[in-house]
Amino acid sequence: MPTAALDRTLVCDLPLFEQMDDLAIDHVLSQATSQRFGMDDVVFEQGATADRFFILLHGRLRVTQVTPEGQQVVVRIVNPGDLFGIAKALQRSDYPGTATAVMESVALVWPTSAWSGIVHQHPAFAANAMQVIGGRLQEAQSRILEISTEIVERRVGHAVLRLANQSGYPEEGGIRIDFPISKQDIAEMTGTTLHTVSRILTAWEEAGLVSGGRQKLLVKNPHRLLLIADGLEPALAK
Amino acid sequence: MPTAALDRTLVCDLPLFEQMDDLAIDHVLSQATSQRFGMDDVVFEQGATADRFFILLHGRLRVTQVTPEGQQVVVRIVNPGDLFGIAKALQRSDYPGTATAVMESVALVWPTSAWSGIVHQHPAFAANAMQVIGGRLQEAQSRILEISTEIVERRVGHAVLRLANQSGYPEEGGIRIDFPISKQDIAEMTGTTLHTVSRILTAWEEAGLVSGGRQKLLVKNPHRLLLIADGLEPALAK
DNA sequence: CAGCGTCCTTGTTCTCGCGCAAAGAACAGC
DNA sequence: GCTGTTCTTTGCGCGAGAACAAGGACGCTG
Repeated sequence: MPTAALDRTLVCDLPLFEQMDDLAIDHVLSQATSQRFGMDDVVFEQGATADRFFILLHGRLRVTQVTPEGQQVVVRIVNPGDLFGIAKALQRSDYPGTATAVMESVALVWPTSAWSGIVHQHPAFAANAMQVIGGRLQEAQSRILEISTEIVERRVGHAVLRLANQSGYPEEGGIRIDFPISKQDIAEMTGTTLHTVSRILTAWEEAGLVSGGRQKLLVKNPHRLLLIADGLEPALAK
Repeated sequence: MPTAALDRTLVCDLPLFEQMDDLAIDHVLSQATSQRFGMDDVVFEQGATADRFFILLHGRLRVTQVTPEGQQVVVRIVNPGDLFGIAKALQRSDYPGTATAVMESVALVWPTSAWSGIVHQHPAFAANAMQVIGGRLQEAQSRILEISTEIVERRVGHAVLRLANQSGYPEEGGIRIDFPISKQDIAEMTGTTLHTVSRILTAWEEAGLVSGGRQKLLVKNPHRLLLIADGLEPALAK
């Protein structure tokens, strides 16, 4: 159910549309529709033909991958303003992961077939998209560095801080991760198990660093958490 | 020592220059010089200002990152035809890693300042570069998947197979990794230790899957190695 | 408010692979 | 050929964290 017309003001502040004139933005937008996703709705599924790409306007998504053996990992969290589902730019015809809404969300949708045209007709967009993908590569590489060199507690620290930075909003007493996230999710982001994450967060909670609840997380002391994540302060767990 | 003039035939077959007309290629090339690097020469260093970017014409490079604690990991191997040192596309002003020649190498060199101009003036180049970076993101993400879900032996298997695919050439009896690579390097590619890699390769050697030597590696049975890497056949080590 | 499903905690056991140590090969230079 | 350096092999003990196991708490539904 496409909206009648998409307004340029929806997107013109996004880094993705920087340096583009109104006419160009309108042209790109004219090929899009918008779509709503409810909690737990699947936006696209791993292995399915990548026939659409998206920009998230509102809400949050979790992108996961499963191994042939059924092990799951969380690839990333999609925040408002993020481009996602761009299999075309990754040289693939299918989606490498599954995207699920973790809260009510709204996204702009393009057919994948529009990608090439947009990239070739709007060099500024291509340059911006490259920046975005580059930033993602950056992040993927620092995750590799973390997973291969750091002990679990520090990895969890980095993951929590990243969540706070990208998806947190300030609240009295700390930074609230403003969407439902389970310990299982955090485990899948850090390559460990639910059990270990639970133990670590319990230890942190006792030290007053964070405060949790069922699918809730409040970072109370990001500074000390950063020290732990960077190995400048000894681990607390067990 | 720049060569007098760079010939278009050096690069016109690279995927990076696909769909570009001769004039455009000449224009891009006119801003480049070429440079030779001897074994163990450092092309650029982690943290240094990213004032140049490169395309490797001949040879191999190893790109590494070190953590603040001095732990090292191998980010990737650069093969002929690869673009590297493009910090600009990753939204950085410094190099995130160190590139070292592992054999005699030759690269084309551009000043980083030329990047923006090239990307904006040649949409086809921008699109190709995006593909390249996308492919790299792809690879980074599958490494994350591997590191977080697979046991060491399988990770080493994947790493060796990737080397064979990207940097191997057929020889009687198997696929030769055609540059000097140490067990330490493999350990740093898979997030493990030199010792563990040595044990695993010894076990494989006894089973006739590979055949090694000082900084040498020959993959004799890629099929069975793939089965092990994919967990379809039980691990051999110890 | 009873009942059920999901998510979370906490204890115990077990194991992979890292840390440490030391000796053995291959190569480079003199 | 000798010697030093770098790369590699191999043995042993230990510890982080996974696997297994059993409850407990929260929130939704009827």
